[in-house]
Amino acid sequence: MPQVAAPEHAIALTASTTPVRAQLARRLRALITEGTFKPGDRLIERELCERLQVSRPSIRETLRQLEAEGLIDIIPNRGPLVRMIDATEVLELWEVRLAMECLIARRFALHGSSGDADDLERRIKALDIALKAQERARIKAAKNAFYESFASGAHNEALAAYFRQLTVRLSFLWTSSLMIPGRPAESIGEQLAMLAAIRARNPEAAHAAVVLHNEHAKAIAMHGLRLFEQSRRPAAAAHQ
Amino acid sequence: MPQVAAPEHAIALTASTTPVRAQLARRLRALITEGTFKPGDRLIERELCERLQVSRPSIRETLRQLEAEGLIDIIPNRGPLVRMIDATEVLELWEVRLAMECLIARRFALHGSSGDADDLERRIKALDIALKAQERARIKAAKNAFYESFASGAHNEALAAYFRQLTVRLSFLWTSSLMIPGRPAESIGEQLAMLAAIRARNPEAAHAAVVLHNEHAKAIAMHGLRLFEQSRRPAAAAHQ
DNA sequence: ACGCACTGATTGTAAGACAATCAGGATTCA
DNA sequence: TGAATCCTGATTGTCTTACAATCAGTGCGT
Repeated sequence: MPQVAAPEHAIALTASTTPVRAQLARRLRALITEGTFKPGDRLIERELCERLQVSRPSIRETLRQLEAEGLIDIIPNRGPLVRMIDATEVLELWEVRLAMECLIARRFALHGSSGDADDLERRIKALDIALKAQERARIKAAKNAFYESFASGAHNEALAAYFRQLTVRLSFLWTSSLMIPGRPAESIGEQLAMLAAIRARNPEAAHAAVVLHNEHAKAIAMHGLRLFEQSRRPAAAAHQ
Repeated sequence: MPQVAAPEHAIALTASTTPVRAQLARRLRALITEGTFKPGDRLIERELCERLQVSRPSIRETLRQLEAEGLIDIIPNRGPLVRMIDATEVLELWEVRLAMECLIARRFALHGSSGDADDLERRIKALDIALKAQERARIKAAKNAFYESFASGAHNEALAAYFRQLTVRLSFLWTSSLMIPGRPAESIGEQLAMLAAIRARNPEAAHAAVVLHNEHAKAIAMHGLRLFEQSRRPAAAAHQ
């Protein structure tokens, strides 16, 4: 699934001209993950045409793609809407994502180069700085960069693609929940512990570090989910 | 990803009329997994229009979907072709799929009902019969039914969807390699062992059973891959 | 107050059109 | 003869237009 969050490094080597629909997919994905389009919002084709200045066929092709990626639902004769995910499904997706993270950590410890580990360390430190700066946009960017490094260190492109997709599908959790004061330092510490396990080429320890870190991250994510649902309920009621 | 191999049981409860493109997606998926369209084959839009009697927009929308599912590649200005997967990528996908199988087995042991286990047992026995009958079509159907039961017993729809998708992406491995004589009985035995672990509500044992079974299945799959590549190389050479 | 037809909005699907691009063959020049 | 170049056909990328089918909500009548 190379079209999911196409790595920004891999610039036009093969594709001389980027198809419109590829850019479209990126933009729509961004609009959803940034929270401009929230879960439950309808995406009306004509409105998207006007807003994004492309024709309906292009929009429709892109929508099929986003549907297959799990970002939107398309109800027959009703149209597309940003996928609404309840607590149950969040837990489901989270569990799958955790399994991927564990596999990545193992593979990183086994097959990652020391250069990969250096990259990861740089990204962790950058994330630390961003967290301390308390800027939403920078935190998000740093987090994505970290995930990208993490996933690529496993040297399994298919795994990285699925991991990216799951991260995108769950990204709405972080748009509402802002950072919790004491938490960041602790979180960075956990990630450094994982890095140490990777450097020691100890897959079991890396796996364990991921699981441990996940316990905490999950609690925060669920808190974010509650925040999100609270903020959504009255709005939905008022909407009707 | 509800559109991936939509379960045949879940019949039109919500959707009164099935969109053309949904049927199209099923048919194209079938044509690829059945081996009618082989990896590397170009899928020319106009030919598909004539062959399947639908318009170009419908075809194109469906192709975007299949691309997102990882079944085809779309090269800009060149068009879609059935995804070609080399040995490296097969191993990558296989590893991801194995991780999912393990997670399914664990969850099945923890959260599966005894009815789920009964279903699974029925499917294993049906597969056994099909294998002994040596009919390709029946084996394939029985295998898919088994996977469906297996995945649904985990009670995690997202996990099941990803598992299905990976199974489809790797399905070409089984089209060339026919069943190996002595193997089936052994394979069924391994699956019954996993079932026993599930019934005993022992996730670790179920996990281990999956890993064990995988060692054998993987060897066969790699054999199938070699067969496939051999059968493909001269054809590709003759084609040029 | 309840049911029912109607209307407006939106999607589903098709057909036609044309520019852009690629692959491979024909042509030309050395 | 060989190689580079040009050209042409095939195919995709994108847009426009069109119309039928369907859904949701409105307003009417009872």
